[in-house]
Formats: sequence, C-alpha cells, structure tokens
Amino acid sequence: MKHLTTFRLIDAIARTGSIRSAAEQMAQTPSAVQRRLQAYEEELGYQIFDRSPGGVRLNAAGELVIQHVRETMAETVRLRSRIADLSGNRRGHVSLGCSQALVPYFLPARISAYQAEFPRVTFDVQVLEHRAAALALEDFTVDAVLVFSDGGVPEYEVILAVPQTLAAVMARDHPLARHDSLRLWQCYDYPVIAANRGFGGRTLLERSLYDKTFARAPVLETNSFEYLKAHVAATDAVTFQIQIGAPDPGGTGEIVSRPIDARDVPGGQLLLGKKHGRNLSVAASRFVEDIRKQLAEAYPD
Amino acid sequence: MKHLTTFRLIDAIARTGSIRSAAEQMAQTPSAVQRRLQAYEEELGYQIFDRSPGGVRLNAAGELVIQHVRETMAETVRLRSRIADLSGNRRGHVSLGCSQALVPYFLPARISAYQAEFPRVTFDVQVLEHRAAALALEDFTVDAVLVFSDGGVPEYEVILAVPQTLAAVMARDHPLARHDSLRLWQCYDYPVIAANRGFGGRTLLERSLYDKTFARAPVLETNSFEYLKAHVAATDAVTFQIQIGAPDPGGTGEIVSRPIDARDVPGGQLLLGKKHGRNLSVAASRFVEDIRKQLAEAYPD
DNA sequence: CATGGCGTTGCTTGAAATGCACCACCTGTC
DNA sequence: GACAGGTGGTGCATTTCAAGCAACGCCATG
Repeated sequence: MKHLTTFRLIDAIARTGSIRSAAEQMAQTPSAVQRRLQAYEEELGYQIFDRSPGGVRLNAAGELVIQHVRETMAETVRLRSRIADLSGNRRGHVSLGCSQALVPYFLPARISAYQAEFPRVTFDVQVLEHRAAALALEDFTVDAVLVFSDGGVPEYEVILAVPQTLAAVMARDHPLARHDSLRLWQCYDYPVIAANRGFGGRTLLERSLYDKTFARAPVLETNSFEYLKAHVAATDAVTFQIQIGAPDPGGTGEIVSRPIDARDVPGGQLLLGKKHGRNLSVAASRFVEDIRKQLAEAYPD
Repeated sequence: MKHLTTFRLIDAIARTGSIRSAAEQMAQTPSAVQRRLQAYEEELGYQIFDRSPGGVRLNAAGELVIQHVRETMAETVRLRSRIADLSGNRRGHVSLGCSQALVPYFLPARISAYQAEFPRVTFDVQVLEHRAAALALEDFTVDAVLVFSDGGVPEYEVILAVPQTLAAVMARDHPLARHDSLRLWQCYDYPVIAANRGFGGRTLLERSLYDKTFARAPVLETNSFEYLKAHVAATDAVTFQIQIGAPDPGGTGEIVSRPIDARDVPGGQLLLGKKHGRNLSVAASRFVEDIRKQLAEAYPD
C-alpha cells in the first residue's frame, strides 16, 4: 500500500541497521530513504534513530515508533483479509513460526488440508527455536507459532499447550520395532544418534538421561534431520524425535517410531501461541483454530 | 501526519456523506479528493463507497475500512503521546464524552486539577447521552466516557460504576432545605420543574414515581439546565438532579441540594468507560485513572 | 595514513498530485 | 416538462513533491 512506504522504509532501516542497506533492499537510493526518514522525524518532532558513523540504531522514541509501524502494517493485511472474506473468495496470507519437529508431518498435512478448502490462502513457514519464535511474534513477522518448549513461561499468549513425550525412531525391521513402546534403556543397546544441542527434542533427551546410568553420548550428532533419517534407515542406529515429529508407528515407510515410556521422559510441551492482544487476519485465525482443534483431538487431556 | 491524508479524507467523506463537502472541509477541490479515494479503492481492490446521485455511502467493505482508518488515526495520536511522555514534558489530548450532570461541578474540578499538574494537556468535552456516548467511543471520537445510565448492559468496557441517587435542588432559603435528607413525597408539596425526557436524571425520576400516588407531571419542562437553576433560585419550585451534578448541600450559592432517601429512588449508575480493548494515550489513561480514583474515594462501596 | 563504510546535502530531473473547467446524471420544484 | 442545484466523474495544464546523482564530511579499521 502506497501510504505505508515510509513505514516499510522505517522497518527496513530498523532491521538492517543502516540507511544505505535499507535503501538497497527497497530498491532505492540512499538519499531518497534518508529524506523520507528525515521528513518523518521532522513531522513527528523527534529523532527516532541515533546516528553513528557505523549506521543507525533505534532510540527510545524509535522503539515506540517501530512497534506502531509494525502493528499498523499487520493491521493493514488483516483489513485486506477481512474485506476479501466478506466478498466470499477467501484469500489471505498466514505466516507461521514452528519447531523443526512440525516440519516433516504435522504442518504439511494441516496446511495442505487447509489449502484444499481455501486455495487462495498463501503460507509462510519459518523454522524457529522457541526464543526466536517469541521474538518473531513480537515484531509481527509471524502471525502465530507452534513450537516445542521444555519449560519456562512464554511471554506470548498460549492458545493451546499439549504434552509431548519422546519417540524412538528406527528402521522398520529393527529389533526394537517389535515392541509397542520402549523404555529408554532399551534404546541404548544400540548406537544412538541425535540432533545437535539446541533442537527441542535433544534438550528433552538430555533431561531424560540426567540421572540414568546407561546414558552415553550419541555416537553421532548432526544438524540435519534428513541425515538422521537416512542413517537410521540404513543401520541399526536409533534416534529420538518429539512425538509429533516422529514417523507414524504403523507406517509403511523405511523408518518407524515407537513411543518412549512416559516414566522416562520429563514433560515437554507443544505450544500454540500468538502475540498477546493481537488480532489475527481471518485466514490466520481460521488456520490457528484449525490447528487447535486438531491438536485438542489428538491429545485429549 | 502526511501519510494519513488519505485516511483523513476517507473519514471526512464517510462523515459528511459526500465527496464535495469532504473536499470543502479539507480545503481541497473535489477532484483531488475524488482521485485520492479512487486511488485508494483501486489499491485495495474494492470499492469502499456506494455512489449515488445524492452522495456516497459506505458499503460493507467500507465499514471495515472506516473502522481501520479511525483506529489507525487514534493509534497515531497515542504514539505521539507516548513519545512526548518519555521525553518528560507531558503533553497530549484527552477527548471525553459525559452526561450533562458532570458539567456543572465534577468535570471542571477534575480537569482543572489535572491541568494544574500538566498544563500542556488539552481537553475536549462532549455532552452526550448514554447511547450517543457508546457510539462516540466506537468510532474513536472520544477516548472515554463518564455517563449516567439507568440500566442496560453497556457495550463498552466499564472501568468503574458507582451508584447514583437523586438530589432535590432548591433555593437556599427554601423550607425543604431545613431537612438533611428528603423523601420524594415531601418535594411534591411544592411545584416541581424538570428537565425534558431523555436526560438521565429525568428517567430516574420517572421510574421513582412509577407507583407513587402523589406523582404529578412537572409544572415546567425545559432542555436548559441553566433555566432550571434560575427558576429554582427565584421561586419555591423544586427540581431534581443526579447527585454528582447537584449543588453542594452545604454550599453558599443561591441554590442548594438535599439527597432523596435511597428508598424512593431505584438505582442508577454513573459509568466510567472506554472502548473495549482500546489502548489510550498516556494523557488519557492518566486522566481516566485520576477520575477513577476520585470516584472510588467519593463512593466507597 | 589510506580506505571503505556510513550519514548527509545541493542540484537536477521526473513523476505524481492538484486545480480548473466541464460533462453526465438524478431529484425535486416551479 | 423545463430548470436549477446538487451529485460523482474526467481531460488537461500546472504545480508541487519525491527520487536520483554526485559529492562532502565523518569515523573505524586495517
């Protein structure tokens, strides 16, 4: 929207930390950007960026302004969504932040189901860890988040929280796959591979092993979940994944999962959240509601 | 603010109901206004106004847009207020809607007290009846309301509600003035004059008289509270006013008031309210808090 | 001490918004 | 049924405002 160009500019400057890079990002010359910013500051009566030779930084007033700017831009897309909604053809855009565990199965299923009903709704999925997700909510880069948290009070509004335990992931013909459910010590009869520290499931695993005598460091760590899958499929190694991100226990793929006995795993939670007090677009709120229902059914209290 | 000119225009068109009169109000030519509107509608992808030879009217999409427009403009003044606030010199603007009863004593006292502390805060006081007050809150023309309500669930957020009974108003040397408090029937020994139907106190009076045998129609009705006062001061007539709008019982002016026994008057309420979910400017929220405290002290539960 | 990044500014150019005059239309009135 | 007087809409000339270019001064870094 035309009348928001100054706001987009201010947002870009705040994000990049420099007028010149913001100009490049907006396909304009630095002088144009500089002038718009200057005009806005003059109109406001206050500087909103502190200038330094290395770039610019928001000052106290700027922090208030950028909040207003981002909220206004978010409100604008919400307005468009609501208008489109009342003319029947539901279009819109939903921007999500989620943990990696939601990527392989859950979110694709939900999004494609939603898009089957509303093909004109577009999605943006960002994989974020818990802390980054909170920040993204705060500055309006995502409408909602679906993230795994192993504790701590989130500073966003939690729409739904469902408990999540771990599942062991292994090849379909793996000896462990004969059991319906596993104790953690059973898995350590085989080589254990795991995601790097920092991923939600890994933290949960560490805490599960805290006082266990059979605990050993994983024989392999990686930041690639693709690698974990491939490795598990080809060997007798075992890895772990949060329930919702694990392959279907009864699936027919190369790898399957078995739940770990709840006694062995301290409770982690999958949180569906949005920014406090934020009004979502029609599309976004419908989708969030969709997920909420789905999760509430899948994990009845 | 420059980037809001289109919004101001749209607001003006919506209020006046015609492009030409909006243009006049904004000191522009109709063609300029027409073009801006057209440009905005094109950008949005939807018409906002239904055109007719007699003028224009908001359509369904327009209703959503005007809501957004007004909210955005209100948010902008709030932003300015917050920025001004952190630089120390508190300035700002507070727009209030109130019942007539608040005009003679209560509000002037509170506002002047507030302005003594913060001289750069400006005020706008609109006398509105209960229903109009709700509308004014809704379309952001007032920040908060302080109105008398004789029942019904208000659709705005009630910050504080205090009970209000009636007071009889009479000349200082009136025989009734010898009592500390009055029963309603006592007043009807004298000519009763009253405000027109529609004013808060009048409704309360009507309901108080509902099943009373001594009830008589007022010997005079007027829409001028100034007239009521003058008449009462000059004759032995009696009139009624909501407590908070009545002269000080111990005052030294030409007229005094005496409370009516609570048994005779069904409960009315004075409501302090704001729009649901709306964030007020620093100045406005401080002032509202000021009033809330004052009322809570004056009418302890 | 040079170099390369940064913010800032004077001047010129181009585009976009405005104002003017005018059209087409409907509505009520004489 | 002609006629004002109001409405929204538009082509064209003009003005105003924003963008681009090039250059300056600054400071941190190597």
